[in-house]
Amino acid sequence: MIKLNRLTDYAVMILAQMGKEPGTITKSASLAAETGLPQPTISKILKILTKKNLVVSYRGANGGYSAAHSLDKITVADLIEALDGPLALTACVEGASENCNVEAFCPVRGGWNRINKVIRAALEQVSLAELCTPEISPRLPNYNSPNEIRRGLN
Amino acid sequence: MIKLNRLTDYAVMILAQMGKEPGTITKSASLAAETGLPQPTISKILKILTKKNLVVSYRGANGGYSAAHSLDKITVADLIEALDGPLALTACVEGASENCNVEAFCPVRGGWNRINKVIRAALEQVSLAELCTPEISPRLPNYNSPNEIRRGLN
DNA sequence: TGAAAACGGTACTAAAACGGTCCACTTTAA
DNA sequence: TTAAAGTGGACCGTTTTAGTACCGTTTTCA
Repeated sequence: MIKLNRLTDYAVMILAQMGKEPGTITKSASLAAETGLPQPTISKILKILTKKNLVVSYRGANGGYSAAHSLDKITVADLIEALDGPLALTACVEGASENCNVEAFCPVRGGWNRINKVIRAALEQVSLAELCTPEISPRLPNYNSPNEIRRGLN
Repeated sequence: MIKLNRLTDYAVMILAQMGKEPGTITKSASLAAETGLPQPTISKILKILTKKNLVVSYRGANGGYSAAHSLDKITVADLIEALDGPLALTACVEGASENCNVEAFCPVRGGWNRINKVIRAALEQVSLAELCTPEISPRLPNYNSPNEIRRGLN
């Protein structure tokens, strides 16, 4: 199983929640209550999303967060890059820092780049809005969290 | 960075090496020497690949392994599934074992399935043979192993 | 103007995953 | 029958990750 950061999944929940009322400011405590996730974790994620300009933060009393863009402007690629780092499966990325200690033997070289481009293209085509539309698979009582999925299948 | 199992990357090297001489039987010790990877690790990977029918094993003296198919018949998806488990980024896989403890709040539900399908399709279109053709990015002296890439970028 | 509410940053801890190794067993060729 | 090779499983140290805690900074409002 290719593991997505668990926080990335949480971020989808958070942004989806914030996207319900565009323009309003939501406190992290409210988001914790609404999503059922622990508040410190919510804060941590929101800090990251703020740095990546996916949410806007307001400090001070009555502060909070709001989504920086509408959900159809945010792509899954944006989210994954924000929380998982550069969007690449592995290997042979341009501009990498070190050389390979088995380079003489490895026949692969730049090959993964093609794969990464395809995957990136795929993820850039899916917006958060699309990801969150329940109409397409409306099985309300059976959402499984990524971690439980992983435990079950891996 | 979405992390691919390091063993998956090794497996590419191993299969590429075996693919050079189709039909011949290669000992794991030879593969270790040829790839520069530690022999126990090679063995571990080959055991897994055998179970997944990507290589054929021959036991006993003069035993060894050979590729079960030519490299253009093995897809990257096959490899990743063999070594990383089910090919899915996260969440909402059909037939998962447990229910989500925050299902009532989560707006995502089946959405990831669409993404997984796209990614799977992308990976199924790339064969090992394609992955290993150096002509496309012929920069021999600069292959970077996935782990070094990860350390550098993540 | 000061107290409270909220975000911001850093550092730490516990748990899980992962890579890697080892060993006892089985199979087969010579 | 012996040596060479794969098979299966357990084991352990390291790394990564999630989650927590603490304290600083900013802003609001009484």
